[in-house]
Amino acid sequence: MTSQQDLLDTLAQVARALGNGHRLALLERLAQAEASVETLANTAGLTIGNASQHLQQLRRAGLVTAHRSGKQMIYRLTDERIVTLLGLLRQVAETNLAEMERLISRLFADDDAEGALEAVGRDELLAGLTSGEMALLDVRPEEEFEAGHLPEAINIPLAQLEDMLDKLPQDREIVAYCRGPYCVLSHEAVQRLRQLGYRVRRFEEGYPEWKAAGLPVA
Amino acid sequence: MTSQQDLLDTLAQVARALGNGHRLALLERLAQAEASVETLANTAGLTIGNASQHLQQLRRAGLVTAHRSGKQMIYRLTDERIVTLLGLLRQVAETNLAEMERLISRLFADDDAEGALEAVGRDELLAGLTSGEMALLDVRPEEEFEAGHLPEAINIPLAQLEDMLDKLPQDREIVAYCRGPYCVLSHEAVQRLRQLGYRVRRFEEGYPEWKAAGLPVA
DNA sequence: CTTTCATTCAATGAATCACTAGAATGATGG
DNA sequence: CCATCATTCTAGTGATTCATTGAATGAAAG
Repeated sequence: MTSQQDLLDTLAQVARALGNGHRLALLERLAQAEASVETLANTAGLTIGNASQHLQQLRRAGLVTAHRSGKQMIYRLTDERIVTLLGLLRQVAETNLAEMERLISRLFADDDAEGALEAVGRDELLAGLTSGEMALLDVRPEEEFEAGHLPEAINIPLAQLEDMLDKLPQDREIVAYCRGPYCVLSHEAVQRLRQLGYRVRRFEEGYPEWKAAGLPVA
Repeated sequence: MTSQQDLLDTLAQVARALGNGHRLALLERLAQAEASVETLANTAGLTIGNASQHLQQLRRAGLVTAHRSGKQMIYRLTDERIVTLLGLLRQVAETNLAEMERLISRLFADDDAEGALEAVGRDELLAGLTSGEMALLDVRPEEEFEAGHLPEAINIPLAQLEDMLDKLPQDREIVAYCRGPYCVLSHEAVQRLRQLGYRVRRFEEGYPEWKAAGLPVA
């Protein structure tokens, strides 16, 4: 009798590990590539000590593992399915919480001001790539790009966008992507490129979702 | 910049709603059928007041909705995908947390003592049903059976098992199922029926998983 | 062996959560 | 209108979570 509740309690511990915005940010970053505590702390905007504690909570919940490399501790996701889990959580939240729509529309407010461009869906992107009408732009930091990216994608980290315009093809529509649906990098890139006259849209997902769907990565 | 973190914080609120064993028990019960606060409190082993508060937390997270029916408040899941979400959480926990295996093996300890019968998987069950070699036994309370069950299943609530043995077919292997992988009802039923000489095994999932997989229900 | 660097551990206070018990609400039936 | 029933709200408690600080650990480099 009671062991059934013990199982649910243990399951609840895992869910509770997901119940903090900073830890979700750490997981989103880890979905791109394994990383050290310092790197993770920086991308999540946390102090090192604080990041370390959150990571340990994730480790206790079985969501990440750690191994030493010299002086650094390298963390990574234990399981590919965690990306799927987070995606499903996102879907459930988006369809059932009004608050989510409000926040999302705020994130997209800038885009709308520019002329209401719909993001590119996965199927449309696949079609555009095979027909040669679209070219992929990865605006994540080089480190994350190196660890894995969509096939044929060009990497221009957002900070160097204006310096590397010559790498962009002129004859195709550009589709920019980054870490995932809530990552602002590709939004920013699309805005800046459109002001420069480029024909460019955003991919509505990111690298982790692409990979978790079993699509080919480089 | 900050609105990205707001989104993750909101997502974390939903995850936190899942981060309590009692609330998971309530959700598991709601995955069977909608129910009143009192019913939910009873199956989850909570006081009415406490159950009410947990349900309201689930409602704030967008996981359940409530409507009045006479004096009663009837709660139900907002979204079919919540079952999938919980299933995925379970899978991730099972493969990455040693603690889970320990608890599961304890839940199965009685079965093993009986002669180590493997539970029936979904594919095997489908094959057994179409070939007519298996018959389905639903051991959940009548109320949950009425709200939906696997096709062709016979309902004998666990409490009345010995009184209704005549309803069981003798010529086929019996496959018992209940609420889900952690539900003890079908374990108990299998044990008792085997002592009576029946050829019977447990279905490794439950009604909600079957339905969420898009398989036909009655 | 000492220093340095990356990370973890331990202790604190503020905030939030879980449970209880009892009062308050809202629909129903006399 | 009054009484009843199901549920929710309120307040108070003890436990847990979170961020911060500074000390402690462990590997590497001089």
